[in-house]
Amino acid sequence: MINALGKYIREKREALRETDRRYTLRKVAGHIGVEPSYLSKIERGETSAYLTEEKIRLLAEYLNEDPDVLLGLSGKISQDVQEIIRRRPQLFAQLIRDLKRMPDHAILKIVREVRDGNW
Amino acid sequence: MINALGKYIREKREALRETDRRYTLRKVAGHIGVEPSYLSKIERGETSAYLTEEKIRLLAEYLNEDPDVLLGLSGKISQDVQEIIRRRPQLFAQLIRDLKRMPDHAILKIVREVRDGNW
DNA sequence: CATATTGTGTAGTATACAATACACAATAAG
DNA sequence: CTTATTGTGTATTGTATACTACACAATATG
Repeated sequence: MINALGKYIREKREALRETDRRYTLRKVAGHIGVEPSYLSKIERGETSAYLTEEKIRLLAEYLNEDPDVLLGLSGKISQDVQEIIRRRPQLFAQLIRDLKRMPDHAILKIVREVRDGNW
Repeated sequence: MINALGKYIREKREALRETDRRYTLRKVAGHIGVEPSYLSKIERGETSAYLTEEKIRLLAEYLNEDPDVLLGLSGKISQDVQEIIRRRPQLFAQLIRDLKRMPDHAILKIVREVRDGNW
């Protein structure tokens, strides 16, 4: 499985560090509850280094990033979203496959209409 | 992770067997490429017995079932669907969460409109 | 300059996942 | 009634995932 998370969070962390010296690898590691050596492996994209969803969420919070994006970068999908799909697999699989080639704005339009209660 | 697959496929296999004697556990196991003892464990819902997506697909074909349904029952989501979500995690996570409480017919309506190109 | 901090290298661990191999008792078929 | 077939029990295996522990060299700080 791909691991694009590392490069992304290293860049974000270094960017944050420009204005706030506290964003060291060790501080971040401590905050999400892993050994610094392990976070180092992740940031450098070592293929055998992964984080659990829980830790990716803590990381997202600390780096002010969207958890779904960070999960996506490490090849994962939020457990709650997975659960929704698993309850009605045919329906959701169908919908998602149909939306594969739709541009973002078309999907956002659906989101808005669903929220407005047009269904 | 839950494993409701076992009960479901045992019932389906036994139903098929009523009219076709070839639907034995051993035959099905041979068809999908696992040891009979392993399929036995799965059908009886032993928590530590799982099948890969590839084998669940072969099983679905052989039992004339929807692969997405069988994947769902074993707590999985089709790889191709996962890939679609991972490419635009924010967008899809948002949409799926918003659709959580929508009735089937409302989601089907969206599917139909997407297919009709109303976007 | 001494020392504190930082990132990284190496080695090792626990658990989940995805199976195999083979023996065996119960049932079915010839 | 013998033989074949069926489902299951037990033991074991390999790989992926998700980490820890600790040493160490380079860099930064007082």
